[in-house]
Amino acid sequence: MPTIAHLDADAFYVSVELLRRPDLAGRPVVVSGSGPRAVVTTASYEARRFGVHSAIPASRARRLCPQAVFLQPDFDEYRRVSRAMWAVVRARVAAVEVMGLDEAYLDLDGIERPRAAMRALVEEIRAATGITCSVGIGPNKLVAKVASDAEKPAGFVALSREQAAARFAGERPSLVPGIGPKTAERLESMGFATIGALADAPDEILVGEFGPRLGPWLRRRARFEDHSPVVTEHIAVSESRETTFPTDVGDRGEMEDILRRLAADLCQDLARKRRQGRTIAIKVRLDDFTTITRARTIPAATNDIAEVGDMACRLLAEYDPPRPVRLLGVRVAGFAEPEPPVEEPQLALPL
DNA sequence: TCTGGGGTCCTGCGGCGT
DNA sequence: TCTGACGCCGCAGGACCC
Repeated sequence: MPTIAHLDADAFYVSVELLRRPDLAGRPVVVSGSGPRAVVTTASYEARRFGVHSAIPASRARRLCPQAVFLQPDFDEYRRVSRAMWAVVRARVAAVEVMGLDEAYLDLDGIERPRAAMRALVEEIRAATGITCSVGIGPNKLVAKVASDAEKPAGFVALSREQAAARFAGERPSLVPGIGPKTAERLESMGFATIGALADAPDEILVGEFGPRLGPWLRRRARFEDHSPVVTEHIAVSESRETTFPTDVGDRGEMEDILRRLAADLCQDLARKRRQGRTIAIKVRLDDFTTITRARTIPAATNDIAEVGDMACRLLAEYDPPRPVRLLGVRVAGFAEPEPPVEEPQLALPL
């Protein structure tokens, strides 16, 4: 049986800010953009008591908690602290799957006394970076993840699969990662309002509603069954840039300027990474929040600024937005293999 | 009272070649 | 020569995650 840990920094962006501003400790602190359409990226636990959570509009956060200190995000600094954190972890654990800046799965296979090792690691991270973490330990990633969330901040929860199923049986299905608000609502309307109810749901019912793959998968999640491995290396399958405007844009020429700027930024980054893609896509969000995507695949992979920009503008012209636009985005996917081996034997084509 | 940015994966569908 | 089954690819949209 594997032993997996999930390590999750508590209110990470706020914690990094508090390292620079210790005078703010204990006060409600909110990290969010400053524009009229900004959302909250992280709120301190003091701010959360006022109902301020990630992803709510910053304007609402100000009404809910006017006394909070609002800070602009500084992603360069968050990346720096994040790198320091994972360096400490990687010095102790070989198999680390980093998910974003502030959390990771650790495969503790071969590590003696994994709980003691994780307690020591958390302390080492705190000493080296000043960041406090919550830890979940279990036989798979799913148990570890839910366990690490259960007693935040500074939580430390180790559970077997059976213990997790029992402990969370009465909770709503959306507690389980992968079950979002839409799926939870559908489940609830079917009579499965708790994880326990979903775990006991008849297969036919779930297959009928969610299909032959998603249905059984949902029930396995509710039973905390998970065999996904800790993956130490991720290769991105697409890269994108998008921007939401402070006020909606109706002028086509302005939209094209924006698309070309996004394409230039994206392509410069792709060129640095020596990546080229064949699929070019745009994303358009109208003022009523309807969102469409349009994509085209070209014969040869590219990261050429003009080529990607031209295609983005052509896709926009073909769509011809019927209303003012609040967001535009450009995406490149279908990446060519970075360095194709020269002497790879030809694979026989299957008949 | 409106809803960021950067991603991944899945589903369903139509076109196409075998 | 026609037809159906099948698999693959590209595309659009949706759900979800950090």
